Amino acid sequence: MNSQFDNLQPEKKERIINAALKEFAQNGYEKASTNQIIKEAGIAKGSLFNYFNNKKELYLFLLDYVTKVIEEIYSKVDWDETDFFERVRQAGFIKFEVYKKYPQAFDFMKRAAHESAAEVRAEIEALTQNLIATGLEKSYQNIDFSKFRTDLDLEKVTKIINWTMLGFAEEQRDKITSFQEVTEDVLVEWEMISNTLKRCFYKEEYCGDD
Amino acid sequence: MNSQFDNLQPEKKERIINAALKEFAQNGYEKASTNQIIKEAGIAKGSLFNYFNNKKELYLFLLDYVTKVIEEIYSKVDWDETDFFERVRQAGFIKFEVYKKYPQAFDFMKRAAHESAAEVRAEIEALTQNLIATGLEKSYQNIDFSKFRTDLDLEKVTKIINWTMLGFAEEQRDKITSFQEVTEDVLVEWEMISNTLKRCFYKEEYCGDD
Amino acid sequence: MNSQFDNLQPEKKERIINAALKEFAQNGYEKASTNQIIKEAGIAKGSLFNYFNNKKELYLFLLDYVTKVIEEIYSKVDWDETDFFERVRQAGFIKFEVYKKYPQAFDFMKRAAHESAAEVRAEIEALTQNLIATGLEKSYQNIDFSKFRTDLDLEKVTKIINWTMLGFAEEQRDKITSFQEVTEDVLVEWEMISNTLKRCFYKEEYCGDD
Amino acid sequence: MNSQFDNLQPEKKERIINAALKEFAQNGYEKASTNQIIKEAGIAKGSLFNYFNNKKELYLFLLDYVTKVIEEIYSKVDWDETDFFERVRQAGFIKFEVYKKYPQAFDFMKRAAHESAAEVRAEIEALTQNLIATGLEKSYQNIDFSKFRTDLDLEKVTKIINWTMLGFAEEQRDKITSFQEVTEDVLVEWEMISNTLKRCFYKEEYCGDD
DNA sequence: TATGAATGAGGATTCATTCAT
DNA sequence: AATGAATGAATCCTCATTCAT
Repeated sequence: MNSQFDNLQPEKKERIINAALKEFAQNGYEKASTNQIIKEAGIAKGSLFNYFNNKKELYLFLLDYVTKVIEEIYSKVDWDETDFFERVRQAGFIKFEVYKKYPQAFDFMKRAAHESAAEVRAEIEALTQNLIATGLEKSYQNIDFSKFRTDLDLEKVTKIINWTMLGFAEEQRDKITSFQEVTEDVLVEWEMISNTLKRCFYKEEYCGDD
Repeated sequence: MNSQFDNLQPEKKERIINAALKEFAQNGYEKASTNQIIKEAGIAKGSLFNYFNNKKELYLFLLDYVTKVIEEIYSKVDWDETDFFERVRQAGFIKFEVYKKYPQAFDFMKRAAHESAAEVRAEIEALTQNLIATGLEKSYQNIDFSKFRTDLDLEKVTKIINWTMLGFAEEQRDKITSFQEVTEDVLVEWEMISNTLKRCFYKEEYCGDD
Repeated sequence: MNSQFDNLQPEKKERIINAALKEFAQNGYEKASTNQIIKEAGIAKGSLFNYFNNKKELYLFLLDYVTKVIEEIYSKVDWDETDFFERVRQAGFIKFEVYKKYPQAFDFMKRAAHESAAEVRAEIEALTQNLIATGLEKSYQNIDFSKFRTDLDLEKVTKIINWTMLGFAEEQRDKITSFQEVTEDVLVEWEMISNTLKRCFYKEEYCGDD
Repeated sequence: MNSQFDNLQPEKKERIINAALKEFAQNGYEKASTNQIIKEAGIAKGSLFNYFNNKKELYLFLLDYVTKVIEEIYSKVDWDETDFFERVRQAGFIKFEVYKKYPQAFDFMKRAAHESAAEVRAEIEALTQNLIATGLEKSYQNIDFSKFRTDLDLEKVTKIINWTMLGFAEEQRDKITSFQEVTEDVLVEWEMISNTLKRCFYKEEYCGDD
């Protein structure tokens, strides 16, 4: 389908992908300018429409691209780690590493999550729905749930933990403006919240910090 | 300033407000089409610009409008209730009631929170900053914090509860497609989550369900 | 035709005329705003269109109005003065007097002379054509042409004098920004030019300055 | 900057320039319609804005264009001719030739001189100021002023001659409706006026006709 | 295959004019 | 007679998409 684009020199492909990710991340689907993308990528106006029939196809291609980036994260997780909070901490580390490699991809994804352009909303939702579903399923795979208190509904507990993680991520993201700032601090802050959660949801014998 | 608009027949005013809220909620500031608003509201092209000098003024008017809707919620809360979870439950009820009256207002506000159009961002930020600041302050006002466990950092605990509430609200919203479905179920579901939180964060003597 | 307007209270009529003259003088026919006129005149939007069916009719009414102002100038000239340059000087004085009474009218006329809006150009041209024709005819009426050199074509001579007067007027007008500045200077300057013309076109015996 | 426009086929460029000159000449800056220009030039709505970013840029381009037309006149004058009236006659010839080539340019320039649109007035004034300054300076360069009568103020004399030329040009222009009519007649008429001026302003020994 | 000029529907906004009150 | 809200054609300008080279 995108064979013409796939056959391009890798360097050129990357230039186009990055230019497009950046433009969509900054301006959202509708306001993003194909003109700006071709200018930043240094290609001809017509070329973009040779590779992708229209703006929407380009957008969906990028959506697929960032999905693969996210899958790269999953692939690096140590699924043998059975302690829930340990796994979460580890995933956080990996995520930051991948973030450093594909910063544009994350900004694009963040923007996509809030995208409301009718033309692409359906596809985004289907994809994220899927990502989250398989993502969550995977996330809890091989976890030792016996550490959790038995007097609480495990489903509710994991929901609360998920919302806390998402809320924390959101809070940090709003604070972040450059990578230099994202370091120790975030991890220390998370450690404190993580410990609070552990003390609430783990059986007493597993609550020892660290 | 909007005297001309204010003097309109209430039914017409409402038509315009709803059409505009819907269009902005769906498409964001820049991509929202005044043409579409006009068409949906059934008024003449020039009329909209008689009422509001330009798109921005219309948007800011709506921002003010939804702010008042939110203030309506606060005004209905019983601030004498000192139990945290009781207060939250109550606020949830009120919010749903108001939601039923102004469904579009909530979608508009949600979109506005993520709006990136430079032309209106400053105003949105000033307003939400203010709303959130006074909102959170008020929310915890007169709450009996002595019921909470003393071995946990209260700041982290309230954060977790907030994120849980937001996450729950988001989850419910995504589930909702028509109002008929939003009833008992949501409240029962919240009751269960609320109890889980209570058992974790309250001292044992206050954990008795209900 | 304009009976409705004619029957207005004189004070209100004047307010409307002055507001309209000012607006058309400043902005030209097409760019002039009926909104600005009604605002400045302090009348209702509909009223203006009760008095004058449309913008064009209002404009033509004003054109007629200023014509009468110009005719007032002619009526004050002493047609018994037979010396050409003396008569011109005198007319200049009168013109300034009338200018002080109806400043807006002159600005309007000046703008009208350069008006190129297709809708009114024809009428303006017909009128000014007529004004100039009868004006020039009148101007030279009862003049003692025997004072002019006989070796020159009188028709060419009067043309040169006319162009000089028009050029001078234009030059002065471009210099003028307020009335305070228009005084002695202009008249002194004209006197010098007038003398130059006299020395060239009059027989030697009539060249004595003054 | 206008490279895209410059690279157009000459025939198309000319069509656009002429359509724009005509529209601006007839209606002035503000009221001139880009739609009309497009229609008259037979191009697509977007194309005009590919060539020129906006109305103002188009206008300034035309201003530059007509400036070059005027400079073409200066470049053709024989500056070695020292007789004032001979030089003027020659310039008149050249001007008519250029007029035949670029009739719209002159109408545009005339309108521009009276343009009141704030958006372009500054540029027009800077340009005309410069054109007139260097123009007048050049015009009298190398002229043999010793032929003029010494009892007259030379400054006033040149002013009168200038006004006469301008007035004559204006008179001829008003008479002209098609080029076929502009021929011998105009030149013969000017010869007569020119001789009248010469007889008045030159010392007697230089008054010999021709 | 790559190019970039050409296209025209659609964007927000203005304003003379109408007409019900 | 006086009002001013309602109207919609026309304004300049944008931008995804097409297509001849």
